[in-house]
Amino acid sequence: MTAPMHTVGVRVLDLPYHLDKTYTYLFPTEVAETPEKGRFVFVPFGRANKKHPALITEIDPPSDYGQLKPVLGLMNEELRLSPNLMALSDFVCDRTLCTMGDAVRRIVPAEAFSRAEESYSVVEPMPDVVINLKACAVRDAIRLKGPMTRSALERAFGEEVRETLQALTGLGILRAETLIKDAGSATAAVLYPTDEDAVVLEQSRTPQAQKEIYSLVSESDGMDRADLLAMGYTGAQIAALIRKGLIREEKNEVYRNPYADFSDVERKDPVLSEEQTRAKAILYGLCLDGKPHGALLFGVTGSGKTSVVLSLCRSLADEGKTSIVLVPEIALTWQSVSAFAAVFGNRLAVIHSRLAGGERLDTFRRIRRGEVDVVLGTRSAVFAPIPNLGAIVIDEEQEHTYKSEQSPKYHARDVARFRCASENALLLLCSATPSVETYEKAKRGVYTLVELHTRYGSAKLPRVILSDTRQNIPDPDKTIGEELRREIERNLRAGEQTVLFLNRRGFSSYLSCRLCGEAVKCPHCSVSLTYHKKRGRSRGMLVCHYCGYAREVPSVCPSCGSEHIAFGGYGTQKVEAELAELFPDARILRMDADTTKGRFSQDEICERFKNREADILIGTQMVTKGHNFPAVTLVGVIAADNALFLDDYRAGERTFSLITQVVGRAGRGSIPGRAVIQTANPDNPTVLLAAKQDFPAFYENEIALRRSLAFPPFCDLFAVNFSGLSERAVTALAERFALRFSELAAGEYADCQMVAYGPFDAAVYKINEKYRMKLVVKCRDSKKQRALFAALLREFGPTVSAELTLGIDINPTII
DNA sequence: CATCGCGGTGTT
DNA sequence: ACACCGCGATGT
Repeated sequence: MTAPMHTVGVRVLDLPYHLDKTYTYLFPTEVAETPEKGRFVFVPFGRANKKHPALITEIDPPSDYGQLKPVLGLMNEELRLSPNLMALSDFVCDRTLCTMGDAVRRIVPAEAFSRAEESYSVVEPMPDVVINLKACAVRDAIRLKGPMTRSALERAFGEEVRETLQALTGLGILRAETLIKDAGSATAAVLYPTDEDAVVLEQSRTPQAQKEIYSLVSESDGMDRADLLAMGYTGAQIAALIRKGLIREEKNEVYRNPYADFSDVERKDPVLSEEQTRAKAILYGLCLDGKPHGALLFGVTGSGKTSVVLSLCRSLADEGKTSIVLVPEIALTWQSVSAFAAVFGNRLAVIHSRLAGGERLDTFRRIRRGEVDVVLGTRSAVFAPIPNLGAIVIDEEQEHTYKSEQSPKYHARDVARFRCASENALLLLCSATPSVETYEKAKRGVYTLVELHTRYGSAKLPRVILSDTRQNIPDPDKTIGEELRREIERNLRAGEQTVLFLNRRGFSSYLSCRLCGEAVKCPHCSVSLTYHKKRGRSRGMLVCHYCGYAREVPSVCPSCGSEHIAFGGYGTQKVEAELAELFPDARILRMDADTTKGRFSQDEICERFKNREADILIGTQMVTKGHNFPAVTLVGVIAADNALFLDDYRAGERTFSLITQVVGRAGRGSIPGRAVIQTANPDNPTVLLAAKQDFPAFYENEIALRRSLAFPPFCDLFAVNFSGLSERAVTALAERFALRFSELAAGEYADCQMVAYGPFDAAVYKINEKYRMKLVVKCRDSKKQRALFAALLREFGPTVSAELTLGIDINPTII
């Protein structure tokens, strides 16, 4: 008696949201004896039976579906998701309203998935049917060469061969099989000595080169073939030795790792101060009791939070536990990586979006194989499939870059909290200016609050000067006021370094007409173009910061033809130019997105500034993160209120954090620092409290405001985004959606408390020819609340397309 | 009377 | 998303 064939419940990846559910497939014994949850397979889907990757989520599920299709094949065992990671993908799907495919692809990089391809062979005996000339040619080619893959056939016969193949398969002349190709790995040829006696080499006829190669190989424990070639030896010489049986060649897998150089840096364990030791002891204690915990490491800038984190991860690693450390993208520099490499050597993995495909794949493998103790990376690293998780650390936890803007629209903090809860690990949030949500939890005792008060080397916080730009900068064309100018001058005379911060790049932020008042706009977006000066070119370009469009600077107003057009607003380039004029002898460096396009150019600029190749560093947010410049005694904030009046409830929080971080850059060495904050609102409480570095007072203000206006953490915001090429279609979709929403909100979901705003035009109405509208719903995030939006997404799913899209973002960074 | 173009439908 | 079906309009 044969056992009945198994069936499996799978989630098919790459399906649109409204189709993303569990499907049942047969699991033929040719594929494997027994199916396992968490394994990836290929399944045929849809009328065309297109091969999709899928994840097994159930074994032998109940199904009354009539004609089940069979699973085509299994992917590599190495990709299998552990129960923890399965739960993680479920969590992400549920919380962010994304598809299983979107969630799974955060955990498994695209490069790691196997590829499936059809392989065709001829059926013997051949059925007696008439076929055309082309079909004959295809069949004969396969009969001659044996089984051929679809891509090989397409190369030989062109892409149209697909129809012929389908016809031939239908007629029973060809048989199609699914071939699964696993992701490859890089190999290096390594040479080893054999046991063979090397006396033959003693013969004087043996070429000198072979003798040298043999001694090099036999003295090393494995010599890279590439190294020998680099030394000038030839492949023929190596081949000769292999032929003589004196050395043998092995292909060894090598990891593609751009950070491999760091594993050689001098190893040193972090040395902690008394206060840091105490903090670490508390945090380490939270890791040891086998229960999940959350903690906030709240320490002023320069109090050495990183040392505490390094030491904590070191101790965990000694216990066989692993850690994930998240940092904001701009803080992931050569400096910060080398600090971790000094402690963890090659047991460190680094993950960020600029890794090449092969590097990402090999990093994934190292992590899965248990070869790393610490993963350091940007927000996506929170999904690292690392075993034995002991802690997830989020540095600068208030940073908005921890919220993903693409599907799945997750917040790394929420994902980390879930992982820590289900894997009994410590969630450690670090900041000098925590988010209001986090500090509220710490005050309520949900998170253990651990504080660091002392600055490194007991440096004092800088003296802060608030400079009123309304009095100090009468000329609207200038950016540096009297007080800031005086302080910079003083610093130059004393030979000390200055850092200036402005959160806007380019030269002028717009070009506008004095007559008709119009600013020159991007033809594809509803924003003004920013003027960028080009090196070496007298006239610069107008650039769109949203879509990248660039054009020459017009000499007359494009809308009315008047010649009276002038630049307005300013960015880092203009400050740089003004500095050069004010201080002709000063050496100035600029660091912003325009000067750091290369892979390591940010590190280069930092290094040069650190080596005192410049007196002044002007830049955007990049200058505020993580770098330690001991010789900087003055920092200047060109315009503190730039972000203050944005249409966003988090504007205050961002401004406070930014000012605090910039101010913290000054006076890390022995000389006390100064900070000049230029603002048009010197009486604004946020600016005042930031100048005093009084976070608790700022928090009290802010939480009161949030409570009275019912903003997070007292509610959640669901933003529904509509976008499309046709303005009318977008409006119609938004209105139809809003109507259905209010019907459901008043009916089936009447017990959910909600307030809806909109639909209204997005702040930037058009980006890249796409019109954008929003519907914002203020409510409390709950299972039922999400079910309402999930139902709407499924209902509207079939109406969207490439030209008209719809998406939901829960607690977006910008409303 | 064949063929192009579309709206509607269903995916195990 | 994507391919399929069936329908009507067009052209021979």
